Amino acid sequence: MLIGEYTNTLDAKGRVIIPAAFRYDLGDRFVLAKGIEKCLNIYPENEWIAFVQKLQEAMPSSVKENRKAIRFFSANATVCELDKQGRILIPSKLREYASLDKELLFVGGFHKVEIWNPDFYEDSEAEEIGSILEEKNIKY
Amino acid sequence: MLIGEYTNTLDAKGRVIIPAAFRYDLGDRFVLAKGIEKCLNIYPENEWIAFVQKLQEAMPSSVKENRKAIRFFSANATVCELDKQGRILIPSKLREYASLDKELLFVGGFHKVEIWNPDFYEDSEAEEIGSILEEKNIKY
DNA sequence: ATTCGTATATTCACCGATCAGCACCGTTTT
DNA sequence: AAAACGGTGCTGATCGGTGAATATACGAAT
Repeated sequence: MLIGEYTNTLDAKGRVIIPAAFRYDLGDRFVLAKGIEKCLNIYPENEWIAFVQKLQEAMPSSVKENRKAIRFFSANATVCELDKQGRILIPSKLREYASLDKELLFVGGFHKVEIWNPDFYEDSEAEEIGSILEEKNIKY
Repeated sequence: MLIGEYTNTLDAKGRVIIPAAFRYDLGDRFVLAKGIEKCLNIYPENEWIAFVQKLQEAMPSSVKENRKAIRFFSANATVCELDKQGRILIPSKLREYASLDKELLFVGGFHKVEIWNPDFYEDSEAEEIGSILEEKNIKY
């Protein structure tokens, strides 16, 4: 399960070390894609395939809107492989999209990992979360 | 069942001994997460998985607010394993969150354990509890 | 009270993850 | 050909995490 937060740094060539804690669950081949928020997502290969599957079922490409949505994911995703030092290269387009600079924040998301520029990270206060749980009556 | 209060101390590297009384119920692998109050929670693995399950059912990640809520839990949790001396390492981010210093207060919570800085521990007077029981008509 | 055993505390040494810098390609540009 | 560029690989230094050994505190039993 992909959980926790870690910060690593981009080197001059746009590479970054994948936090050791995530490597086991990510494997050494995975997919890097644009996130809906101003961040990138890393999907383990099987999670990615499942996602694409659902996407296509839910959004028949006969509809123009759907074609645009599908394109958002298909056009902006890359297969990544860890190099021998446990790093990946983040393509410059994706770096720009998430405004990645030097410090990168890796955020576990159970089945995927998000990569943020710490300055733009959208986190929440515990208080706010508390009232959501109360509202939905979820025990914690 | 996880009950009782114990105080143990953090060492220089941010590790702490899990009170012996809790080890049987926690097992040697469990999850450490942010609490809604200014404390941390320890969940036995099965409790955590059940919680995550419920969370995802109740909060579809298609909704932005839900994504933020889910992130709160996935980003701020860690899997802990007891080392051979019965200790865990508390990541620095979590230490900061609960303002943990040297003395840690472990509080049993039936199916989970809370970790507090004793200075911030929010306990209650018996009198106060009495009126809550009365209000809800809970026999004692 | 003394002894024994377990739980907790402290310290030191080691290992692994991360980081920065640079050398080494091919390819493209001047 | 030389220079510039994007990508890959290697190294040594640093820092935090991990393991081991030992010391101390505390409660139970005699």
